[in-house]
Amino acid sequence: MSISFDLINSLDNLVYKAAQSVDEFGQEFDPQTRSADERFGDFQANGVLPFAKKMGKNPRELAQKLIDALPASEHWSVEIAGPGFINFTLSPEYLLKWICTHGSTDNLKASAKDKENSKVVIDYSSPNTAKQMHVGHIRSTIIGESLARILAFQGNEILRDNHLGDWGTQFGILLFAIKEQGISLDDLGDDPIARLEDLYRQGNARIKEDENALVGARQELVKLQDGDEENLKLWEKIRDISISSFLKIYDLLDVHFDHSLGESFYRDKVDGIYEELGKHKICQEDDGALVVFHPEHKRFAKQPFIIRKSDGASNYATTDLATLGYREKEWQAEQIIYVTDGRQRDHFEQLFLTAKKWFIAEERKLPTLAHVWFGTILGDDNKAIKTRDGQPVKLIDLLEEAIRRAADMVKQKNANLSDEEVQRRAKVIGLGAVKYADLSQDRTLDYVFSWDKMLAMQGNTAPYLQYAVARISSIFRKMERSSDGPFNEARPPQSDAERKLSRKLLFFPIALKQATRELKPHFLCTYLYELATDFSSFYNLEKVMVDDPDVRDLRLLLCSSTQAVLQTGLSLLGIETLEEM
RNA sequence: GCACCCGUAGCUCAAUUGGAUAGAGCGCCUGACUACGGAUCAGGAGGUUGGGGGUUCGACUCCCUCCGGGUGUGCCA
Repeated sequence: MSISFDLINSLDNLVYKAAQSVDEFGQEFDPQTRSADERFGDFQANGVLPFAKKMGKNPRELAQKLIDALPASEHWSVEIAGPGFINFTLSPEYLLKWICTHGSTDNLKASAKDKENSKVVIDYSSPNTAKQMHVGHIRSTIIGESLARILAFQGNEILRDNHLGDWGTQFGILLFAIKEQGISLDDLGDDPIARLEDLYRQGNARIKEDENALVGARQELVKLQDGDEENLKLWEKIRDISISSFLKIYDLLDVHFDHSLGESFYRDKVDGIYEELGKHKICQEDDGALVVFHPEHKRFAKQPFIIRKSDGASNYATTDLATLGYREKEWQAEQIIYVTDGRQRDHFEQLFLTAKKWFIAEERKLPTLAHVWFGTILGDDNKAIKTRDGQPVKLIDLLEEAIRRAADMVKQKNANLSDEEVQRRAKVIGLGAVKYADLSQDRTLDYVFSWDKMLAMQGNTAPYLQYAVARISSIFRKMERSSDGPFNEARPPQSDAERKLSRKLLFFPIALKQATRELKPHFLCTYLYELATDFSSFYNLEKVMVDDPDVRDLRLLLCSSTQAVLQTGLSLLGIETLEEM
């Protein structure tokens, strides 16, 4: 028989099917199959308990009838426990078979492919031009990239789109400051983006104290939006400078976009939005602005979604609608995922409600929309992060510090490495640590920024996982064997450590599925950490390089498969691994 | 005011969406290389899951209430 990749799914089907052959069960019965605590078995079906309650039957008797109806299997044993749990314990032979069938890099990839894949746009990172990326941008960038990889891994077609904030009011202020100070954009020194940000800050301070400056800034913005040649040229230059500073960071993070269509790209598409929403009476004039109310919603009946300001200008609600329309029309997106700060939840809820009405009216098929939001990074004062001088910590500084600290560590462990090799390893380790620190906790939670937390290399961290991978590589190197096998002599797992590790390997599909369903990479992190922990225990307890060929092959197989799962899982988080570290 | 998010060990976080005795890391204490990498492993101490009530076979999880923190709430994104 074939060995299912996702055992929860196949056991669940099996139990359901068995239940249908027993009189007491109906179609609405849900087996609720889960992975089980080691003490009770490998998987458990909990569904009999609530079902028995509903039917007024004795749960243990029902459970007994259900397992009597299950087809006999040599692959697992079944028993009833507690008030009516049904526990499955897999045979060692079956564990071995699963690992042989699915537990290599290529097989994991092939097994994870889902037939029902779709075309997904992921909208993430999205920094504003004319400003530097700061630590606040790390979450969208890293979470978005990980989700892109997780979904692509399962066969979805992914379009990564960086929705740059390149057409806001900030340009009026910046252009005004540039002109007032007579700055040349060709001569901004060795850190042009920092200089631009300074100019913006100065301009911002000016308009607050000087009415004439405010008027000037507005005029520059209007000129830009009217297509003034000089301002457009300056704007383009600012955009180029900004993007090249972003690219430096994206290269470090190994994040690459298919598109970077910012707000400016949609500036000539907003009129169509007014027209169509107006035609279908979805929007209305209110206090001079064009707004959308949602009477069916308890809050948005009164709280407007403003799509055109009273001065006639569009805003991000307008461009977001135009963007959504474009992605469906031009790209045939079936799903769109927005990765932004949780403070924008109202905005996206209103956007989705509005889009739904718009698409229905236009008889278009609305893509599945998801707002993947995350918590704020806080400073010591529990407010959104700022440094001492009031500016956020620059993202590039964080990344470079991570690499520097990792380099110290690498040098300390390996005295005779070339600088290039130290640097190569330090990038993988340091950047892995930073990414993992963010991805490993539930994205909806705020967290207080801490250098030590972001750069930790012990315990539940990327370096711990990378270390397990490196130790496995070391074993194969020393034995002069390939991690691809073959491991033909392998006997089924016997010892506690062998069994525990084997069983954990089988849970990879569960973690993957959960991370996908909730669009939360931390489920994958938790799993990988547990796998690495089980491996480390196994490694300390059981010697791999033994003479007995069937024992040796099994342990090598476990090493190989653990490495495959760790590398695969880490790659889905955007984290690389090393042969030696 | 209204809406939403959060409160779990000294600190930072998990908990398979209602499942069995709430688990990790850091820190602290005690141990482990004549061994495949000590960025490791084994063990210990540490909990009224903010308080109180309710729902049921079962609650960190759902409902009510109170306390505390945060965010959003008409022309920024």
